[in-house]
Amino acid sequence: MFPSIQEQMDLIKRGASEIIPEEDLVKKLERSIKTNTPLRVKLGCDPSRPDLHLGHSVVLRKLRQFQDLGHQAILIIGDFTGMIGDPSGRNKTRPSLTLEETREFGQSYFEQATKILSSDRVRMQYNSEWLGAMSFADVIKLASKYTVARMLERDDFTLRYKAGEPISMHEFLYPLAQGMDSVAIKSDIELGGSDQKFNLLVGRDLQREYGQEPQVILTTPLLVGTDGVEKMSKSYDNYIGINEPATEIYGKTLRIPDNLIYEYFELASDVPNAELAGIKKQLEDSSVNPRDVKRRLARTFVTMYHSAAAAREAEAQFGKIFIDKEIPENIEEYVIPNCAGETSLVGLMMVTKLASSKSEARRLIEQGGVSVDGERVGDLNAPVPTAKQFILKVGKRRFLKVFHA
RNA sequence: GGGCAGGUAGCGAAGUGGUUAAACGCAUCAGACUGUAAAUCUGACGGCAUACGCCUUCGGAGGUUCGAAUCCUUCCCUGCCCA
Repeated sequence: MFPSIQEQMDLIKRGASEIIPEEDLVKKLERSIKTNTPLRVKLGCDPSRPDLHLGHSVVLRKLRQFQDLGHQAILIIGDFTGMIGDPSGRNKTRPSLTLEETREFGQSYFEQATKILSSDRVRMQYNSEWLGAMSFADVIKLASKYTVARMLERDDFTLRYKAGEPISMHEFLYPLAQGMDSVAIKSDIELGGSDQKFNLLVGRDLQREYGQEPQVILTTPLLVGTDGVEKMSKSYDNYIGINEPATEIYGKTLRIPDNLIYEYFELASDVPNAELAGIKKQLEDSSVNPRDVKRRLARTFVTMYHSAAAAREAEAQFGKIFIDKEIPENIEEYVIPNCAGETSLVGLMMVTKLASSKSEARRLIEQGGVSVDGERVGDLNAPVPTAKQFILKVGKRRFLKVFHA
């Protein structure tokens, strides 16, 4: 019922950055075949940022492959850590969540994840189930199993330590908590981004400490964000969300730097391996305008997360807006309340959030970034147009259809 | 507990009593050129005001001064060294 080892390994190794240790994976697969038992493949999820993007999709797609091979996917929602909140590291303002919020986000995460995962052979568990049940004595015992020196091996800690940046005590506990998740569910394999390597390895040690066979870890490369510099992340605002509207996914994809095209195909798309080589060639020998390859990438993403029809539509609309400079079909609408309300265009821009302040609105007008029905606005004091309805455009791609009540 | 060094706008980083709303770099935004790419160029980048200008900001609070990010007091936070 399971494919052969070779077949499985071929699929598993594709796009993986590290498998540690590979021999153990082979052994686990052999046993799985022999005993006809699926492997338990774990993926930990952070519920504090409930919007999944292409960066998350890389590892989720890897998990999907395990499902396709007949194995069991287990999503661990880190609600326990989410409730504590993590004020350290880069995310100084990460809020602590209430139990309700973590449940809500967990559910939302699950729904989004199943856009990529198959809905059978997947299980979701909240780690508060076992972490919340631990006493302080349990925690101390757990902490005694690891040393400070070993913790400081983690790259992130080393760097911060050397740079004289603060590291809070509880940060040392996070890898341990994550490792306990592996113990709790007796995972055979844990997946994660390559930045998770240390935490995943801790899971191996803890499983051993608790008398279990250590999990194999598999890391996937981190997807670079649309800015071409930082890893894709919501906090850098360089992401393409899988729940975003088709036109957004399409537009954002076309805005990525050219040198990211191949990587996105390789890591985030379902284009078969066989075609990847061809794409690489096209990009290298410039036989094709990179723009066209990028268009294909954009269509691929929209097809994956919406539909082929949506992809065609998004492409058509994109052409209309940016090549023919037309106005998109579906744009947000705003109705001006007929009583008082704003009488200046600047004020209107502010209430409709097209500008965050009047000064910014004025700046935008001054710099020629604002137009009404295609006519550039040159007057800082321009009143709200009297036309019953008009199109307000700010910058290259923010449109608003405004009506008078 | 003691000593030292720090906390400046989204980030990094100047500024140590008076054109300092605060240099510079990055990021961001707008415009030009493009393929809504890259590179480049121009401009903006606390708020209010058409504008003269006004108001709020340099960890928090209080004080000295005609005037403070800059001096004093106190509190909070971070790092390093010693215990």
